[in-house]
Amino acid sequence: MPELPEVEVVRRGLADHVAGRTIAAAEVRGHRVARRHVPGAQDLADRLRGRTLAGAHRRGKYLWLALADGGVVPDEALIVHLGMSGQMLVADPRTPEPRHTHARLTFTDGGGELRFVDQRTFGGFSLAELVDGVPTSVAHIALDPFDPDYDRAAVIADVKRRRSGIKRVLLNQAVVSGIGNIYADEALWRAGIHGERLASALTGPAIGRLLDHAKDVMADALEQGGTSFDELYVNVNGASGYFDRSLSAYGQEGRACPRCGTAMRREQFMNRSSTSCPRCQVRPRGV
DNA sequence: AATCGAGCCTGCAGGC
DNA sequence: TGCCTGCAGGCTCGAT
Repeated sequence: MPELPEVEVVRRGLADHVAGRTIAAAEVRGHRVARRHVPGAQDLADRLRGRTLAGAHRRGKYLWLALADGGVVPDEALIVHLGMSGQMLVADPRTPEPRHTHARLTFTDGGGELRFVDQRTFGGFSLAELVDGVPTSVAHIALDPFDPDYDRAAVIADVKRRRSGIKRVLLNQAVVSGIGNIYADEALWRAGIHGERLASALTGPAIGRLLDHAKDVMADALEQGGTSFDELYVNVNGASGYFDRSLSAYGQEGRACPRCGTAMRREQFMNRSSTSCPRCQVRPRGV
């Protein structure tokens, strides 16, 4: 699901509603949700109990809650990945639990509990040590374009050495993080580049413009609370964003290109759909 | 070393 | 009304 803007919406909700609170009890159900935590779900739950959530952080699509004991500087984090369908919901403990609730955290203040709901279970929880404020298991993820230390020139250089289609490179979270299928299609449309163009064959300035479009479209989406076509993509209160109304390419097969009026086409590419304008985004020859 | 594709899940829409 | 296929905001892993 959720790409950077949607994950950021969730992060802000967590910062507002759970930061500073202390976990009274944690319940982590089933193996899959904790599959990245080798000692298992029960061990993960046990390690969360009594800890204070010091803050909510994000890099790309990875979210983490820093864990502290009293006033000590946090040295560990609960990492949350939403996968394709994960939700973090703050809810009144008396309200009925949604289907596919895989984890629950209750707090010592007795207020709203935190629920992890995930229909497809591609998401999950794990624990990791914090080093310089970043969990060790997130360290291999590239900085996203909103990170103060994001190095645009370095990312351009990295993209340029990749001998693979530019869309695949945009989706590679080790090159630049946060971009998923929606915002890749939108950025490519804005830049007028077909996703199967070889990354290494693009000029540096063209790559720079494409990355800037990716950042801009994600910023636009964030202003509107993210993109949601259904109730799978919601903030911690269950509310949807409405950037879906502003999409130019993603999911727009058959509609007129907003720039030139040509009917948008859909192609299968890397096992997923890509929608683009046949006129503004010319498919490379020989691919 | 990189790059590619299949596989992991559940639910929904559309075609027959 | 089924039943079947295809598809969905992501990532990981094994084979080349």
